[in-house]
Amino acid sequence: MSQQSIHRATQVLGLFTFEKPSWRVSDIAKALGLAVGTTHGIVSALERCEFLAQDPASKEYKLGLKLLELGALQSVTFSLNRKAATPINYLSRHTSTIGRVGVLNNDVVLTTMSTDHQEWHPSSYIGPTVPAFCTGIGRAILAYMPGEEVIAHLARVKLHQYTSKTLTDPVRLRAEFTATRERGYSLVYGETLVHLDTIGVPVFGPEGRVVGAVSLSGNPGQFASGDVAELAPQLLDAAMEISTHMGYRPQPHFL
Amino acid sequence: MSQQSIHRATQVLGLFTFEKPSWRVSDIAKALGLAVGTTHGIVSALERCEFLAQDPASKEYKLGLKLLELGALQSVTFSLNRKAATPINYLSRHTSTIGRVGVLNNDVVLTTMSTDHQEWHPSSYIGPTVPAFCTGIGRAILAYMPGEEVIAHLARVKLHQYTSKTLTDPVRLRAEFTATRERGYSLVYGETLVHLDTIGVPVFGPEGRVVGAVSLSGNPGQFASGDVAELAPQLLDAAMEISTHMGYRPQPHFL
DNA sequence: AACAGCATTCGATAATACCGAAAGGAATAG
DNA sequence: CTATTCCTTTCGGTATTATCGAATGCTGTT
Repeated sequence: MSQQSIHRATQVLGLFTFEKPSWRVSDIAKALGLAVGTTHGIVSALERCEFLAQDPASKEYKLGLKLLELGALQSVTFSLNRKAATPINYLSRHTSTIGRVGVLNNDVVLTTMSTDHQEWHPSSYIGPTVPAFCTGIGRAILAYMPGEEVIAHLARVKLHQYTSKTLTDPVRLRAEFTATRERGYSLVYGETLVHLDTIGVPVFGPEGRVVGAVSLSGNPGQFASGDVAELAPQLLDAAMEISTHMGYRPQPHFL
Repeated sequence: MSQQSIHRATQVLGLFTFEKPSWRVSDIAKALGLAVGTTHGIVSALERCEFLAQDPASKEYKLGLKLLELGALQSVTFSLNRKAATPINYLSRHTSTIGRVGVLNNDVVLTTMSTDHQEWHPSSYIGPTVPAFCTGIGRAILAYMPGEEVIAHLARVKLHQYTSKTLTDPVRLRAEFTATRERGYSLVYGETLVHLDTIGVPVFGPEGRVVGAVSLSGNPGQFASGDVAELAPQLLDAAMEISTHMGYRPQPHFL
């Protein structure tokens, strides 16, 4: 069709992960099934544009500074973040919890904003993407997605047992989605990390489609049932405000 | 030469700024002097790879989620950040100041890490890039760069008067670089933002070249002369530790 | 209802990226 | 110290691929 060069370039960039942040030309070529000469052309083009940077000593390539620049720009101009920043920051500070904003992208939750800058730090890095089925944001989104899409999603992803509390049975998960809809918010008690509890509320856009979710997280002590009764309404309010700004118009009830 | 497709793709991405985060195909074509058909090919390839996202209603393109992912990954695997994270976080908390890590890239300072998550928020966004000549990190780097490179840099950039205190005279700036070398750290009192004071210390790599800098910022009350006398040695210590981890080996004095 | 402006599609052409081989370097083994 | 190996980088011919310009289709406006 069109533009395979660009597609290959993005494939190269997609190889870089937290576990393997440095790649040699020949390994990239092997991973993508391309000739080394071809790969070298792509890689050096990406280097000239600062999408990759080469360590002069080891000849290995790492992600370049231009990506940092573009990533920060995308985050800051992302409409969901722009709408959610003020209310979620306020709630997070006011309630001493960690506030997050995220979307479901390629079957994983991509955290697009977080009030916890710790989480971006190298030491405890798990990546900006987390599974959907066992996180506050993911559950909130899945609970309000069309049923067939949810089933397809659950079939595609691996329901890994992260902690002893993690729900991995599709049937029980769907029951939990129903419960989430009845409550209006998701509840995840130590299913991702043992000492982390989260509540999540979906954000809607035009035509009532879920476009993302917001969440508050903290240690188990902060999420006793009484605390949740206080937190949830505030987060629901915030999410409604964000949804409205995202173009959501609640259906009139008389229809 | 090679790979103009990729180069054009990055040119497209480079058009997106905080001031203009949304582009139409025809405007991109105009800005880059390409045919609209050609531009559409590039843009839709970038969209397929999630480097761009199209608003279905307005048909305008914005930066895509993949860039957020890659940007976060680059930040977290960036070796300077990895080495600086622990000491700068500690210092920042311990002294109630804002800690930053940055490099000089294309004549501007790119902030690669910051303990102030406020600054990434839409409301007060000035971009991850800031001028070098009037910021703590920038001054620290410039002061330790080879003289001819500094002169070339100062000739290329516009020395804008951000506040009434901003030094814009190249001669006085070079005197300040000398003073910075004598002190070992840069001092910037309200030259970028009136109510922000900063001290910056360079980070060295192999062969003694400056590879970046770290800084501490706060409001003017926190940076009285006595306070600086306490802060500076700690930041100098931290920077030396980071430099060592970056491969810097101090020259033996007996040579 | 006609128009204007834009995104998108399409086909022919010419340029460009691809491949495979070879050269150049660096590190390790003999 | 030399030989070997592995990897990066360069090079040229070929075929694929991106490009351009025009045509089509869509949307919102006059």
